[in-house]
Amino acid sequence: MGMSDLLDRLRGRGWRLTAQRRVVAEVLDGDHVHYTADEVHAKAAELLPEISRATVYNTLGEMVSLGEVLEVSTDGRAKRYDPNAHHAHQHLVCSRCGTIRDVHPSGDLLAGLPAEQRFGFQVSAVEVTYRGLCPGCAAG
Amino acid sequence: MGMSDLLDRLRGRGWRLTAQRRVVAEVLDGDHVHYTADEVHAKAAELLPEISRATVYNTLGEMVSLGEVLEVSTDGRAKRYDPNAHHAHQHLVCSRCGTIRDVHPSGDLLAGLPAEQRFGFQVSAVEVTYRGLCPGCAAG
DNA sequence: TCTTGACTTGGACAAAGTCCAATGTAGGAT
DNA sequence: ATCCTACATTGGACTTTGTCCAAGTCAAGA
Repeated sequence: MGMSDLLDRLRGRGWRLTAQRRVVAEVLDGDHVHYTADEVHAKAAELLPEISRATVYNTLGEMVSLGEVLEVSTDGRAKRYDPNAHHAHQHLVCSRCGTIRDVHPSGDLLAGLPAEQRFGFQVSAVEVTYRGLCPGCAAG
Repeated sequence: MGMSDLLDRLRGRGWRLTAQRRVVAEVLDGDHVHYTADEVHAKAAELLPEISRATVYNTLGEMVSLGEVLEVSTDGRAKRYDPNAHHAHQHLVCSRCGTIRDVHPSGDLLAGLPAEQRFGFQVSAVEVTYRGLCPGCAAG
């Protein structure tokens, strides 16, 4: 599931494979932490010092449009980019310690919103965050 | 459920009742759309032309601390303020323009998470964000 | 009505992101 | 292998969203 897949797909769409794009993909392919655009830029600049912020923003935006990377805005601050975009997953968050687990709810989540509650929107996606106490916090 | 309740509570906490705060509360008391801080400022300025942005930001922040208003950050853009903080509801967000509506999905949302997906958590709440294009953006 | 501490103001500042004209270059064409 | 050119990159100006602060203003209790 490395980013070389992503690079192949990009090339397959007629995208030019530039050093900048390669480096951004490499950064995203690293840890399973979700970086902000500026963090991606900083890390990319370690590999390719002259890369510009604009290019990082462009490239991230392109990957998001491609559906290869997920844009996550958790707190109203900078968006973060989640390279693990292939399997839809939701989050289970501990209200006390903040631990996050990925979960896979059952059923069609979109179906829960009746037509008369859609107000003319073309609804296409749904994000769910479950909250509660993790085993450790519930015990303590 | 008007904002006069809110104003009473604010006064009860020893908060000064100023024209600015009254006007911000009035704006929030409108329909079930959630405004950004700048939108609140624009609407407040129709009622009280000289109100400053700083005051609107301060007042919204105060209401959020009070728990009377919910701060919602759905995209990486401006936060939106949800005056309907007392009743459980979910959100329907336009992917293009960021407009938010309150919605009330059917069924038990918590039930969608099977026991084997709870990892020992005591799950007690769920937040759902539906995304799609609003009628205006879909047309344009 | 006076006083005072809390509130408001406008502007400077900062962070996150977009836009654009000029420049550079990947990759197909020759 | 080299040339072309359409597409990518760059840096800086600009926008949006939000914070901070010193100075002025005012709500409300004494």
